[in-house]
Amino acid sequence: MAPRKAVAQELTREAIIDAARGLFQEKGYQNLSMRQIAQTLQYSHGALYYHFKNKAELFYAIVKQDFSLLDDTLDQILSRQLEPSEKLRRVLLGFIEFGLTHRSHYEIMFLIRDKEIQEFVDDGPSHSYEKFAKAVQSLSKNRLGIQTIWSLFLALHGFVTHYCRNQQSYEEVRSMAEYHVEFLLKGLLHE
Amino acid sequence: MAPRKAVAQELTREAIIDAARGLFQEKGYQNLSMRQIAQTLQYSHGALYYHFKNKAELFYAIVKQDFSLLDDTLDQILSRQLEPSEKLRRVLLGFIEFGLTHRSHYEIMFLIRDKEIQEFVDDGPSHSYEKFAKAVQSLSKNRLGIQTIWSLFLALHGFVTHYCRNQQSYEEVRSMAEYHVEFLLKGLLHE
DNA sequence: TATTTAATTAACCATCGTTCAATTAACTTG
DNA sequence: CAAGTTAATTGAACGATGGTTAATTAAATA
Repeated sequence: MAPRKAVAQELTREAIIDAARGLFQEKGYQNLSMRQIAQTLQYSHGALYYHFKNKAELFYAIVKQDFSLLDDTLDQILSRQLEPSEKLRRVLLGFIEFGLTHRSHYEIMFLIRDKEIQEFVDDGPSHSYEKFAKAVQSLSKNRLGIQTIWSLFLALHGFVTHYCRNQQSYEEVRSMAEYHVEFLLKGLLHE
Repeated sequence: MAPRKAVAQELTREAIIDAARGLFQEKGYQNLSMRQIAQTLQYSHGALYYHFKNKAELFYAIVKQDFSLLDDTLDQILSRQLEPSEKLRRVLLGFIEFGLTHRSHYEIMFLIRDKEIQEFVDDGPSHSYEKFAKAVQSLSKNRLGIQTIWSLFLALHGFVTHYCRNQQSYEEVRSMAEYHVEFLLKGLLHE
C-alpha cells in the first residue's frame, strides 16, 4: 500500500530538529504543524512519529539544545584573556549577538508563551539568567546590585526582542547594538 | 429551525470587542477561535458574523482602538503641570504602566508576529513610537539624540515584554518599574 | 400585518495530531 | 547469493477543531 522512499540519506532526529527549529521560530508552536515539518523535509508526516513520540517531545528536544548553547556562548566569552570591563562589554554584546544569531533559540527560550510549552521549559530560562547575572556581577567586582543587573538584562532583552520580531540579523543591527551596550554601560559607571 | 435567543440585551460590536481583546491577549490570534469568543459571550458563533465580516476584521477593530489609547495616555501626561525632568520620568513610567495595564493592547501593538495581522497594523506602531520619541526629545530639551531615545525605548520595551509574558500586573511590579526607570535616567544624565 | 433586524444551528470544507497496518529498503545470516 | 529479519517510511483513517456560509426563525418595528 505504501512504498518506502528510496533514501539517499535516512531521516534522523537531528535533521528533523534542525528543520523544525527554524520553522517553530517563524510560525510559533501552535501554528506549525507536524505535516508542515514533514513537507519541508520531503518526508511523510508519519515518519516524524518514528523519531519522536509527539509534537511536544520534538519541541522539547529543540529547547534543551537551545539553553545549553547560550551557556556555552557565555562560557566562551568569560574564558578569554581580557580586562573585566572589556569582558563585561562583550558579555552584553554577546547576549545580543546570541539572541539575534539564534533567533529561533532565543524566541523559544524567552518569548514563546504557551501553556503546553511552559511545562517543559521548567527553570531553563531562570538557569540561563543566573549564569548571565553571575557573570555580570563578578565582572563588575560586585559593585552592581541584583536589581541593577536585572534592569540590564531587561534592557538587552528589549533590544533582542524587537529585532527578533523584525527578522533582522545581528550584522544588520550591529552598530545599533554596540550603541545600546555603550548606553547601558554609561549608566552603570555612575552606580 | 433555530430559535432566536430571548435577549436581555442585544449583542453589540463593543461587547464583542471588549470580550475578544482579553481573549486575544491571553491566547494569541491563531489560538483563539470565533467559537470561543462566542462561548464567552454566551452567544452562538454565527452571531459574531452578523457584527463582523470575519475574524480578521474583528481583530483589526481592536487594534485600531489600542493605538489611539496609547496616544491618549501620553498626551495626558504631557499636559500636566510639572517640571520637564519629572515629566520625562512619568512618560517612561507611563509607558510601562500602559504596557502592563493594557497588556492585550501592548501585545497586539508590539509583540504579535503574524503575517495575516501585519497587513492590518500598517504604520500604527511606528506612529506610536514617533509620539513617544518626540515627547522624550522635547522634555530633554533636545539634549538626547535619536539613537539614545531609541535605546531608551528598547530598554522599556524589554521590561514590558518580560512582564507581559509573565502575566504580571503593573501593581505587582511597580517598584521594579520605578527602579528600572531610575536606572535608565541615571545613564541619560551623563550623555 | 409586513418587513427588517438579530440571532440560531446545521453543514461544508480545511487542517491538525496521532495511530497503525501495510509496505519495502537495507541488513543479517546461513 | 537466497531467505529471513529488522528498521524506516508511507498513507489512509479517526476524531477534534476551526472559519465561514446559509437556511431558518424569533423579536422588534413600522
